[in-house]
Amino acid sequence: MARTKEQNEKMRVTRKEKIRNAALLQFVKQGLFATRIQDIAAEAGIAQGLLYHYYASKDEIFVDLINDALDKTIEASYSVRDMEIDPGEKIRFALERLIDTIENSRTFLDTCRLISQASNSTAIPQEARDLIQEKRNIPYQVIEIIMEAGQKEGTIIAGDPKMLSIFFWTSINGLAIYYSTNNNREVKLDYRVLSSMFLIEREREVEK
Amino acid sequence: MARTKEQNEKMRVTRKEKIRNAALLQFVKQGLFATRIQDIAAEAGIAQGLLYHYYASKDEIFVDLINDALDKTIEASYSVRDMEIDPGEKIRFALERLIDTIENSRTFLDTCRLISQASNSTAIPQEARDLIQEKRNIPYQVIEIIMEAGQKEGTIIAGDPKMLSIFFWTSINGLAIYYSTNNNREVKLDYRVLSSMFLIEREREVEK
DNA sequence: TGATATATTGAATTTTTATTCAATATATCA
DNA sequence: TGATATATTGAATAAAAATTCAATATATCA
Repeated sequence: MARTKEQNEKMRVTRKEKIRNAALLQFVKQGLFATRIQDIAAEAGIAQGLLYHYYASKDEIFVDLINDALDKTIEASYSVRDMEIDPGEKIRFALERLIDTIENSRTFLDTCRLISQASNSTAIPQEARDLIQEKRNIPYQVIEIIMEAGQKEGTIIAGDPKMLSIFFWTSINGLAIYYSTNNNREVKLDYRVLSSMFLIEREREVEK
Repeated sequence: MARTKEQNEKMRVTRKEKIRNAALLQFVKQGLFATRIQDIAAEAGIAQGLLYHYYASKDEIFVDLINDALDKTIEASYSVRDMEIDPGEKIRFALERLIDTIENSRTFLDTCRLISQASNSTAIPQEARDLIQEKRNIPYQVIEIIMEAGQKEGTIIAGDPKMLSIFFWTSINGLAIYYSTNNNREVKLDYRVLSSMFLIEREREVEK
C-alpha cells in the first residue's frame, strides 16, 4: 500500500485550499477573464498541470468561490436577523459592524468585489449565474423584513421597506467596492451617517 | 479623384461612432476581457477586419470609452458645482437628479458600470489606469467642497467633508450598479432617504 | 464612363491561452 | 528496502482569439 486514504484526502483539501486562495486573489485583482490558469498556478506556487488534478477548469474554481462568497453574505445577514435586540437596534448594529468590517477586513472586501464582478458580467459560467440568481436576494429580503418591523416599532422611517433595503445594501456595496480599490485610509468612516438614513432620531421622539 | 476628404472624414466619424456604441454595449454586458473583437464587430454589423481600420486594438477602443465616461461624470459634477443655489440645496438637487437618472437613463448606468469595471481590474490597459488615476477623484473633490460650504452655512451635518463625499458617491455608485444589473422597476426610489444622510432637517433648525 | 482612393470583407496567419499527458517524484506500508 | 498509489511537473497539443492581408466593392470626380 501507499499513503492512506485519509492522508491523501487531507493533502487534497490543503492543496485545494491553497489553489482557492490563489484564485480568489487573482480573480479579485484582475477579474475572471483576465486571469489565466498560469496566473493562478504561479500564485499558488504549483505547475499548471497540477491545477487540473484538483479542478476541471478555471470556471469550476470560479463557481466554487462565488458559491462560498454568497454563502458568507447570507450567513452574515442571518446572524443579524437572529440577534435578540429590537429591529432599529439591529439596523444600527449591522451598519456599525459592516463599516468596521469594510475598514478592516480584506477578506470581506474581496468577497464583495467578487460578487460584484460576477453580477456585472453575463459572460460568467451559467452555474455561477444560477447561484447568484438564487442567493443574491436573500440579504435584501432579510433587511427588508427588519425595516418593516422597525417601522411598526416606530424606530425606522416611513417608506417602502424594499426601497430601504436597497438603499441599505447598495450603500454598503458601493463603499466596499470603493475601499477595495482605494487603499486610502486617511478617512475614518462614521457609521452614524449611514444609519441616520433609516433611524428616526431621539430628538423627534422626544418632540411627540 | 475619388471621394472628397470631408466625405471620407464624415463616414469615418459615423462608422467609428457605431463601433464605439457596439463596444460599449458589449463591454458593459460582458466586461473588457470576455468581449471578443468578433462580438464588437457583430454588434456593429461589420466584419472583424474593418474594426482595425478604425482602431488599432480592442484596448484602444476601451481607453477611448473610459475617457469619455470619466469626462461625463466630471462634467456632471461641474454642472452641479456651478449652479447658483446654496450648498445644501446643491446636495439635495444633485441627489434628486442622480436618483432620477439612475431610474431612467440606460446610458448613465452603462457609464457607471464601465468605470466600475475598469476600476475593479488591474488588468486593464495602462493608459486607462492612468486616466482613472487622474480623473476619478474630481467628482469626489467637487462634492467635498460643497459639503464643507454647507457645513459653514449650517445646512449640512458635521463630520469630515471627505467622508461625507465618499458616502455621497459610493451610495450613488452602489445604486447605479444595482440598477444596471437588476431591471426590477417595481420599487420607486425616494431621494430624500439619501439626502437625510447629509442635510440638517428643518425641525432641528426650528428647535434652536 | 473610367480612373482611383478608400471602405469593406472574410479567410489565412499569428499569438495567446487552456488542456492533456507521458515522465518523474514522493510518501507510506508491508 | 521495495512495491505502489498518488502527487507533481512541464513540455506537447488543442482550442480560441487577435491580427493581418489579399481580394473585392463602392463612391466620387474628371
